[in-house]
Amino acid sequence: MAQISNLSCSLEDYLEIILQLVHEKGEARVKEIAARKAVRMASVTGALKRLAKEQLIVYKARESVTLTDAGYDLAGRVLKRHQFIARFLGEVLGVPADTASRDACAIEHVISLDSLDRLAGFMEFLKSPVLVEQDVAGRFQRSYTAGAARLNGSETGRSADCGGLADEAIRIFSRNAAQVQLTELKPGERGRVVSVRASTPIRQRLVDMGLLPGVELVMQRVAPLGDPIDIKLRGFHLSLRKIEAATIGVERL
Amino acid sequence: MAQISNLSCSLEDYLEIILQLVHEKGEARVKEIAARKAVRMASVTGALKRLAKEQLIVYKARESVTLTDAGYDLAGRVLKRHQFIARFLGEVLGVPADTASRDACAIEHVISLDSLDRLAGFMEFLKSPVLVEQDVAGRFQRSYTAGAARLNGSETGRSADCGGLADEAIRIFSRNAAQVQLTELKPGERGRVVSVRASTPIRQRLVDMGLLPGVELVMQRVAPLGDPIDIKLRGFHLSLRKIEAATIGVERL
DNA sequence: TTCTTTTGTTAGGGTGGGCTAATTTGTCCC
DNA sequence: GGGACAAATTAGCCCACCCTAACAAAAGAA
Ligand SMILES: [Mn+2]
Ligand SMILES: [Mn+2]
Ligand SMILES: [Mn+2]
Ligand SMILES: [Mn+2]
Repeated sequence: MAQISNLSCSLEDYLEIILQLVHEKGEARVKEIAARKAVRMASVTGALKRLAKEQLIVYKARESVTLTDAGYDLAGRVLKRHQFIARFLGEVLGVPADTASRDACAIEHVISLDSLDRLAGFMEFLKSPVLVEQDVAGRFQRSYTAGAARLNGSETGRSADCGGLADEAIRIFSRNAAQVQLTELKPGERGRVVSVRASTPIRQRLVDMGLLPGVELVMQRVAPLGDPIDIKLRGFHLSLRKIEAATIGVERL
Repeated sequence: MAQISNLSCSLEDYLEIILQLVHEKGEARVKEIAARKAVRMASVTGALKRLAKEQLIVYKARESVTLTDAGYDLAGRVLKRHQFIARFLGEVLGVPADTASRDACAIEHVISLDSLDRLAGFMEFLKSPVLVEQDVAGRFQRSYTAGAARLNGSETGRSADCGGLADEAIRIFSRNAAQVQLTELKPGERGRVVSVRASTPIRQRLVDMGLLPGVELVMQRVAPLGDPIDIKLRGFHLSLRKIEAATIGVERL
């Protein structure tokens, strides 16, 4: 149940998409909805039935979908939230439009009215006479990209008064994209061992078998239940139990 | 699948809770986890099994849960995101702590690293020499609450350079809490008709029966499948089809 | 009109994630 | 040791939401 309605996020998105389609093309067809939501048509049919039960759309099989008053209202609110959040991300923070929109479409369902209201107030505030002169958002974005450029140019200097926290943020916030568990490799994929986190005795055994950081390997075969796992390294084969393999961090190659 | 991991939002939250419990009490027990997540213990057991399968926790039945290295890592990242977003909402926007934390715990799973990074940069930027003097956040929050107070004092003036967008935001972003569909009333509940959105012929019939905006009514009885619905207004009974009732907006009394 | 293609629906299946009720296990006390 | 109680698990249910495969209907083309 999302903040804005009694509906799930998914259903709110369907509603939002229907509204957009009605605006853009005059009608909403199953195929189009499926395309925008990146799901199959069968999933759309199911969703439409649920929305119809809530009296938010008028749905008769094989006809194009229309919104009821209540549905139009709700869809509009979802869309407004979306657009507003995307604007904050884009105009104030300088997030690229596609990312801003994706994020907005997720956040729109879960952020409270209180936060949203204050965010709206904040954006207004940045336009107040004194601050508008300061061009807070613009200056931030310039310093942010400048900082990023400096980092990408592999300079060492990182100043605290600007953006460019990229590498710090990756370490703190993101999944460590580079490193995955050995178990995640699919047959045929190659990787380089980054870490072996097993407990000491097991670790020793693995290292003895040549499984140490830096070594390249190729995933060979995964047995039906993921156990055992067959890999090839330095030209010979090795069979590992899944629980062992999971302690091994690799970098995809 | 959340932004930060291959896990669902729910599992990320379990992980986050386990980390907090381990920090606070030295161990995480099923009962405590259930309490924090506001779910039943049976649900926790299920979640723990899924987390164990992903090698993120060590789980043996009836023993207290511990995090694996990978789990500790991921839990830490989720928590960092949570804390950071809550700080933005609280310190910059002035959202009350509990709301900020609730919102953060939802947004943490869906916001992109890019937006997060820029938000972090932005908060840093507000601390840069020139802007720190301006006290952007502080001034915003004061004007916001001042605006709200003025509105609550039922003054008419609304200035564009301050916050206090509350009523505007409610109209645009929130569900219209006051108005519900007639079908949502439970037997015994009273309501006042706010709108009748039915198509003209049906609308006419309803109005003829006395169902017009401003009229008070009491929900009497809802048949098994929600159809028909029995209401009482102006002292006599009326039976409506569900599809008709759904077009009627009422205000709960 | 009849055949083909496109569009949409139904049937059936899987996973995630919650629930209640019944049962098991561990602990503490007598 | 034998209850009593709390903590945890299992079994079994439900719903949301996605999928594929098979089928049905509508629209176009021949
Ligand atoms: Mn959305
Ligand atoms: Mn959206
Ligand atoms: Mn969360
Ligand atoms: Mn959280």
